[in-house]
Amino acid sequence: MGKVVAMRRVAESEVRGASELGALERQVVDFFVDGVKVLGLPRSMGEIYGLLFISQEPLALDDLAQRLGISKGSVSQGLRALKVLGAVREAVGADERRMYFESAVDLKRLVGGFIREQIRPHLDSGNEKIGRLKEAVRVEDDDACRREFLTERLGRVEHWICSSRRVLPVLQQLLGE
Amino acid sequence: MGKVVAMRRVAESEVRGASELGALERQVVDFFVDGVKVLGLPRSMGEIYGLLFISQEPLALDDLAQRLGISKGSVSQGLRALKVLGAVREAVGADERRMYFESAVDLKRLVGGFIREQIRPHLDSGNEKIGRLKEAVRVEDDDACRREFLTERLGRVEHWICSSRRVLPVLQQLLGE
DNA sequence: AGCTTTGTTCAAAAATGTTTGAACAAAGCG
DNA sequence: CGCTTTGTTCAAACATTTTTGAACAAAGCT
Repeated sequence: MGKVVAMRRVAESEVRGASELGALERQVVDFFVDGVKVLGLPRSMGEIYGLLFISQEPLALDDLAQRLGISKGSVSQGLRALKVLGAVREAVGADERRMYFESAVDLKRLVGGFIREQIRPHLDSGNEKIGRLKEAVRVEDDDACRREFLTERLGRVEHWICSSRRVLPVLQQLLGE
Repeated sequence: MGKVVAMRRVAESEVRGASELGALERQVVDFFVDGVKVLGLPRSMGEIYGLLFISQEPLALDDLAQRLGISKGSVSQGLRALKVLGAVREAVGADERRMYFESAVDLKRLVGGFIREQIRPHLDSGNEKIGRLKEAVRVEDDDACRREFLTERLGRVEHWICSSRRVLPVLQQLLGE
């Protein structure tokens, strides 16, 4: 009975080339799709990472596009972004002349990449903006009371950013176990 | 000279009612717009929170819509979401029969609300999904090697989620100073 | 050299998420 | 009661982001 299902799968594979994902694989991929959505990253990145995550062998760009049923363009862009994040790295695979990829599965490293690429830049640019605003408030010829209030508020935000920055390394450390 | 500018502002106010934002206020509001975008929340929530953040007095729904130049509908929805997050709370204001709002400015509280409303639910539902997937893998009549591999991977994700959950309270604590 | 395979780019199409505004309910007032 | 003010809802309009696919460059093969 399970045999029939298995045979049907093989038949599909023969017809369609490298074939689509099985039900279980699709569920795992969807899990990662949801995961990256929470992080504000596009769906395709979740699909790509997810499929690499449950592959025992590294996969090439065309494998990913074909098995996920998405375009080569999406895979190319998604892989690039995942490499920048340190979530995916190149690997050696069966065919000598293609590039193969595998997922990074160490949480500490994944978090580190996300902090470095997505969080820190925002904190930095935010800090600069607040600095400029504080200066603008200092110069402003408004009434002193208002100026005092704004200075307090901006100082508070500055402090938020400062705290956040200090927390990031600790966060990474704690998530690494 | 500054006087002329001030007079012009007053004139605008008289014509348009509660008037638009000044340059400085607009910049602060935009700062928060960027901030909430990073958190995956809609622009209008950043605008509303930002304006309340730099208001010395609580504001009512119509004040917010008018000064930000957005619709009452957006403000209504944005305020609700911000209340759920604990980023905004009701306050007493000039007019007895309107509802007034003020921003919560304590980082620990803000982070707590975000964790409770946005992060924890995702971790919980993720954990459930992984649980179901582990069971599906256990039952699967695939080859043992594949099953072993998948079990290892899913266990790893389960561990990620577990670590994340443990870290959240610490994170909130550290950000509260 | 031509032909094939691999991967990238980017403008346009599709998908997704947000905002609007008109219709509505509720409550205060004269 | 009828009139006004305040706030909510939600389908449609709008804006933004993501994906597609065709054109392209580079490199391997015969």
